[in-house]
Amino acid sequence: MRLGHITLATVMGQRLVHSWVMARWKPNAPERLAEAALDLFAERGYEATTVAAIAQRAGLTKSTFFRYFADKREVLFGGLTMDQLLAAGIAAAPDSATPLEAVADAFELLGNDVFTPDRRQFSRRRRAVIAANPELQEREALKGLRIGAAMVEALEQRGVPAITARVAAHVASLSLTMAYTRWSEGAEDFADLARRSLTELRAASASF
Amino acid sequence: MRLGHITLATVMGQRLVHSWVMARWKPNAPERLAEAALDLFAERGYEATTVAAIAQRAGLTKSTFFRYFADKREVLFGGLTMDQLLAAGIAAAPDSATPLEAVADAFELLGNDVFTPDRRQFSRRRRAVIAANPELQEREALKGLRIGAAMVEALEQRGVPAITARVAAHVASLSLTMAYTRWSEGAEDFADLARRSLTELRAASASF
DNA sequence: AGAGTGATGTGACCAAGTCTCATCACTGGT
DNA sequence: ACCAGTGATGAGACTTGGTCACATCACTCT
Repeated sequence: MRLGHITLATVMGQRLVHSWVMARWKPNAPERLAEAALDLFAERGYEATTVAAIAQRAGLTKSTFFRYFADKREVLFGGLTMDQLLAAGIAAAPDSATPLEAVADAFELLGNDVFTPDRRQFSRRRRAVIAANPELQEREALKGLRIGAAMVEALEQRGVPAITARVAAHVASLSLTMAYTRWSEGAEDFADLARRSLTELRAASASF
Repeated sequence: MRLGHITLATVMGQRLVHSWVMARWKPNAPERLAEAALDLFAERGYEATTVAAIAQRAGLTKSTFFRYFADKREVLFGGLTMDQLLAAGIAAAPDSATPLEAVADAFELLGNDVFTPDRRQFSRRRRAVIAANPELQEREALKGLRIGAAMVEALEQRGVPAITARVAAHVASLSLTMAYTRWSEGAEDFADLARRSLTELRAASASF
């Protein structure tokens, strides 16, 4: 994003004047698109919302939308890169940590970088929209699989046997889902919720 | 499918004559579409294959395709209704069965009704096509979630506590995936593979 | 014989997604 | 001051997935 000094910028046919900092275009196009999309999805539903309408509300066009998002669904999934964060967190855990302890360490990172309090409201609305639409559930399901696969790989690189890694990653995925649900719907800290759900599941997996 | 006696049938512009049994249309339209689709997906790739091309190879039209399948992807997922089979199997397990034992019983049903030897070749090709395309992976991921949800519900109706049910269902899903992979790629009996993967995972879940 | 019936075909239509090219405010060097 | 980039955006044509209303036509039933 280019910035200049006290200039004029023609944006979407309107002239904008800023006192101190000038932007050639309105900033944060992807963010604006995501918010416009969430608004419209919540108002009219996902199917009844066209990409053109989203772009228009964000003061942009269909072209620009698809420049930032691979498809219409991705506008609700764009920012997140939990795969890498989790992989990094698992890799950084002390050698003495068990698989689930390593996962717990990684979840701390998520609490700091992803599930921050300012995103809770957005996440809550996003969840409601996704819950109402199978197309979006598909995208979320696939993201979940990718996250699980990333955890499996990270655990294997710690020397965890393949099967143990897969079971642990599956349990961790479930734990993540539970913690995320509770986090977005309540007011608690994500890291706390993640710890709690992990211990709950560890206990439950003893009673097969 | 209507049948008559020794008549003529005009099908796709060609006249077909059968000696004993007459069909007004070529039979098994959905099956023919699914096979045509798998052929073309394998040849040219999923994206490069249009629905019109699939329909044409099956001797039908786009309209008919969408009459049988909700969308292009579904042509590879149409037949399976594992949800209900698994739910029924879990419900039918003896009261004394542990969650994973009930799941094991349900897997027997799958071996008899779904993963039969005659479908192995189709499944192998299907898996290869899905592995090559994210859109299809999304659909499969969602089906997996639905199957897991069905197992959770069935387990809860047996009186299994909610959290135990969720963990057990997740482990069962992983087991199902593993067994399915091995079944489609090898030559073994599905029920055997399912039993084996379940015991493997039970053992692995002790070493968190 | 004539009125269904049911699987299929036809064609128009909308929206998702791709692609190529144009625009235009700003930048940086000469 | 000028002029050739540069980069985010727009314009518009095009393909394809998916929907819908309606036509067709061989066969069935009364």
